[in-house]
Amino acid sequence: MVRAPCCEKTGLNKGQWTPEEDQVLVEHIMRFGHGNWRALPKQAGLLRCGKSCRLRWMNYLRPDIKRGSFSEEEEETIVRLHRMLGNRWSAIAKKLPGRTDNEIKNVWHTHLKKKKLVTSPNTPVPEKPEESEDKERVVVDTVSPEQTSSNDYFVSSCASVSESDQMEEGLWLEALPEEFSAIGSGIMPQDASHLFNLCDNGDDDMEFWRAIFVRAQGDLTQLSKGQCIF
DNA sequence: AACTTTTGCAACCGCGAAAAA
DNA sequence: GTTTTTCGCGGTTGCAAAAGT
Repeated sequence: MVRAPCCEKTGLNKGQWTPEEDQVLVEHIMRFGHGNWRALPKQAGLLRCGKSCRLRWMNYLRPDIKRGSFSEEEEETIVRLHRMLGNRWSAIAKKLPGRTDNEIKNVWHTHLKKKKLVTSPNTPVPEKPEESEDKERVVVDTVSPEQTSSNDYFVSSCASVSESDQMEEGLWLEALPEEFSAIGSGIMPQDASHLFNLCDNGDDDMEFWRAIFVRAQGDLTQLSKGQCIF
């Protein structure tokens, strides 16, 4: 079945938003909120599709958006989080208040990706960078028995790595929220589902860590004793 | 000054997931 | 349980401004 277009294409404006359109959108959302993006443009009298309105609001008009160039600290944060999360721009954005996923994605592609290459002189240039660049893999390895207590799982790092881009040791542990202090040593409790319960309470931080865990191993409960995820 | 190329960013598109019917 | 609708995400494109020739 062919998907219906997100909006009736004919007669709708595309491209750059005008200040007048911005004003109409902001006033409408301030007054009525944005419960239904699809219906919003009609209600507001805008010749735009709902998707376009949503994007404009989320990426540009929201009052809590931080404009201007990224600080060194923000850039470092992006690079670090990208190592852990890959191209999960929305997850990265959650850790940078006022920044949007779109903005972070742009910064990554225009500045940080190059910077990353420059600051890694030992990094071999891939033969086909356009294919291999963002494809990371999760390596599952076995930990020697003495590294684990009898019923524990061991996670040395939740980041996936490529051969050329090893993660700094302990990076993710540094940033672990308090709730995860039990695994600060790298030893994960036997009941891995407990972590998912922690992760699943809707809190942004937990959502963030949940993303890491999901990315790293798909399902913690599938891990067998003594497995190590790099 | 005029033209071409590069860069940076806003916006679009298609897809999958989640929610609703 | 299935179908339809809506939302949100990530990849990509288009265009204006800046830089280079």
